[in-house]
Amino acid sequence: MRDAPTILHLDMDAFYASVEQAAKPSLRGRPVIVGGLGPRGVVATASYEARVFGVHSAMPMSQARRHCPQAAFLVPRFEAYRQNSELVMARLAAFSPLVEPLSLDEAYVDLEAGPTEPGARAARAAGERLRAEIVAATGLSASVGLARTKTLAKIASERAKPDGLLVIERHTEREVLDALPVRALPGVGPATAETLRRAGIHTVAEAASADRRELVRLLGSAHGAAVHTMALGADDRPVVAERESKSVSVEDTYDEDVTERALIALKVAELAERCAGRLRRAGRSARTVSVKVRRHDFTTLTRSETLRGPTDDSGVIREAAGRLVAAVDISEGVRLLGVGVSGLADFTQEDLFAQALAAAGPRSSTAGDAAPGRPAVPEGAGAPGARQPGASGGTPASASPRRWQPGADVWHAAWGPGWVQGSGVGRVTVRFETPASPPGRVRTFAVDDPDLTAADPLPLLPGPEPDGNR
DNA sequence: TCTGGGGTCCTAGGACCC
DNA sequence: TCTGGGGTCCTAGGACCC
Repeated sequence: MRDAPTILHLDMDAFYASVEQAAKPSLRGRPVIVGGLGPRGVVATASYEARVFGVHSAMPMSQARRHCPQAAFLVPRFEAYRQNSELVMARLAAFSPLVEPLSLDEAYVDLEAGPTEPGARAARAAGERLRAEIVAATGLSASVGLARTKTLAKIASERAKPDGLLVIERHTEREVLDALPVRALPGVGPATAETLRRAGIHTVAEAASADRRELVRLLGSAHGAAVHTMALGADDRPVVAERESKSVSVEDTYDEDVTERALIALKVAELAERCAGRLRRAGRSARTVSVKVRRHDFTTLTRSETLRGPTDDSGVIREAAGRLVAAVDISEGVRLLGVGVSGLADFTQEDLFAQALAAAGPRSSTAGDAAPGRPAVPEGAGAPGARQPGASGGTPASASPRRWQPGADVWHAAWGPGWVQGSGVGRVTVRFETPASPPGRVRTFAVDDPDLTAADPLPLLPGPEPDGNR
């Protein structure tokens, strides 16, 4: 293990909510809550102003409204978050080729693989410079943790929040770890914490001095060993760049339980279509199809089926998903349906056929042996050339007419760029402001006003590259 | 108005194979 | 004529993370 605190963990502060406040000047300094706005929505991110009122991630939105009715409640704008995430990740790349993104707003960086001088002082300086560069590129604040291990770097960034930097040096590691509750270790959630509590283990110090075999007995071999290792501060997992995704899934929770068989079948087909579309756009194919069903009482079950060979064909995935859902008891209705694929590959069953065909000259190859039986693809579905990357195929965006969702970007022919503040009874109110403008004025329109259209997110700061669309 | 959506990793049992 | 014994694949479920 390394001696200097050169693993950096970056964590953007209240990322979604901060992007919204940067994009919408009237919301700066005010509580902002981003999440699902339907009857079954939950909070994705609450701004620090909203957290004061006890609002936090994963809280049901109904509860958040009771805690903080004065907040701005906004639907997530993932396109805007992605854009700003890319700006952040681009800054990280300048510090090291070894960057491991964990989500849109979080990443590990191994400074030892980059140009930073060895040692704690240089690591701290790099962290501060990174934070400054992120502000310059996006206007957003980030917190940075630096330590010798991933676990400690993550704990450090957590303690640095918001808008801070913390270095945990070798000689302070024990002191920091010992005082923490076990729950502070990444990977220790409510269930693990409860198991440990019943065994009398509450703090990281207690976990560290526990017998490793006892932890394995309590938590299973992998998790028990991992918890002990993290508690000892001895976690030696490397920073790994470019991890390929292993599954793709889509799911919908419905505002009201769906009970009709035929309607459920229709929704599953639509989810399968979306899932297959995402798979194709990623240039991948998959061998296992899964469905997820959450029933009215929140009991959740999954069913899966492994095909003979990988596919990216909507029809194949749709039919497998349909079969799987048809076999579960949904007589009392479902609140959620999902379709996913795993066992990802970079080729399809059709590719195997093509290979086998190409090899069918003098003797058959191993590729032919891999697919001896019935094709996973129905007849006529897998014509060669059926999988252009990026083929649109599905995703008709929204079948619904015009739904003005709070927070969404709009453009008005006379008033320019703005965002939806609310809508109802045939009207929509729009606030006209941009990231660079002062707080703007509100105007109300008919929901079907032809001058009002949906728009793309604006950059938070005037960027180097001109952005043609609005 | 209780409880999103997209992921990762692990476990356990049975089938199957050598 | 005595419960061997691993490995791998598949399925279902669960914990956890952001």
